[in-house]
Amino acid sequence: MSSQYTFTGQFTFSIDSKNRINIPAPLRKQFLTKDKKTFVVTRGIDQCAWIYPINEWNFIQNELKQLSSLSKTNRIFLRNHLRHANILKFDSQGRFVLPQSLIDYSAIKKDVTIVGVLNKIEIWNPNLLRKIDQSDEIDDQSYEELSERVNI
Amino acid sequence: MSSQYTFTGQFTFSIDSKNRINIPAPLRKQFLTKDKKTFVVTRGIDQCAWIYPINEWNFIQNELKQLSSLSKTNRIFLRNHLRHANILKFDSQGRFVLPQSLIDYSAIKKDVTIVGVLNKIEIWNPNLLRKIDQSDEIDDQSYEELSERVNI
DNA sequence: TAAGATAAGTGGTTAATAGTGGGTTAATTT
DNA sequence: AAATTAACCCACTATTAACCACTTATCTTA
Repeated sequence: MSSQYTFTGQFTFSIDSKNRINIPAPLRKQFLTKDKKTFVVTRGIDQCAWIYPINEWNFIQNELKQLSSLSKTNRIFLRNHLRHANILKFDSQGRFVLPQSLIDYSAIKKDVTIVGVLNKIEIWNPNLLRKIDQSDEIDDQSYEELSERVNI
Repeated sequence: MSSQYTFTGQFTFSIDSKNRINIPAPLRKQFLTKDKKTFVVTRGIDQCAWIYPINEWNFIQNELKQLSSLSKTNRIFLRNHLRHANILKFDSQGRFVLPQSLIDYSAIKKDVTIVGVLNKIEIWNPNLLRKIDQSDEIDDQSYEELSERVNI
């Protein structure tokens, strides 16, 4: 079953002195109805933070629960994926506190760029995102492979 | 049936002069409602201590009962997993006393890093966890195997 | 199109909670 | 009976979360 979420768009906001980040209203609307303001922030695979609505995260969790801790690979994988995951809620203004560890990991200073990517939201240092934009080109071969799986 | 617990996140606390460790509030909340503060501390497979809520532990015990003692591996495994298991409770502040044997096994000195891993909580010496972080890389082959079992 | 109304983004203050330390009494142990 | 350990209670401080307030932007309607 595919996700019910359709986060799209890009927004540049600021992080305040108490490490609060405001979620752009267009994205926020999808939380209020479906998930009662609860979500998970964790490390992205790239140098950014990822936000999952709680029921998206539950799906991931259920997959992880299948892994036995008797396997060393599983233990490492589980630990490293779960230790950076924080279950949070929005305040009454629609903001949340980004944990210090994720601020460090994402190298966030004053401004943040918030990007909707369907079932998750990414939080970036604007400068890093710009840099990646320029360097991370998709080569023709990869596009060919993609074309066999995605029809757009 | 999979676990009802969803421990996540990482916290660094201190162990006090009476060997008491505080359980981080976000993790503690899951105990209060479901298990009345009773849990089991035992040796982790890695060099850390594992905490299971009591009904998780009961579930694991039932799994262990399936293992025949005719197998030498089973005997060793069972013995080592059960002999270090302590049934404990939180005090009124949400702390517990970590048994000396587990302090020794985990090489815990002043600080502890507490990691939520879904159905269990790990107690680490922060330095050891850091070291493992760097050395225990998951190789590509293992990732390939994982990808066939977990879809995230 | 202008003015009012509503919503969105940002900032700060206060009240509650969490983390830590220690002391006192009860229970075990030697 | 003394000593050690464990349970229980109280207290301090820092952090966090809830609350309130203001400004800017957007939308609505005359």
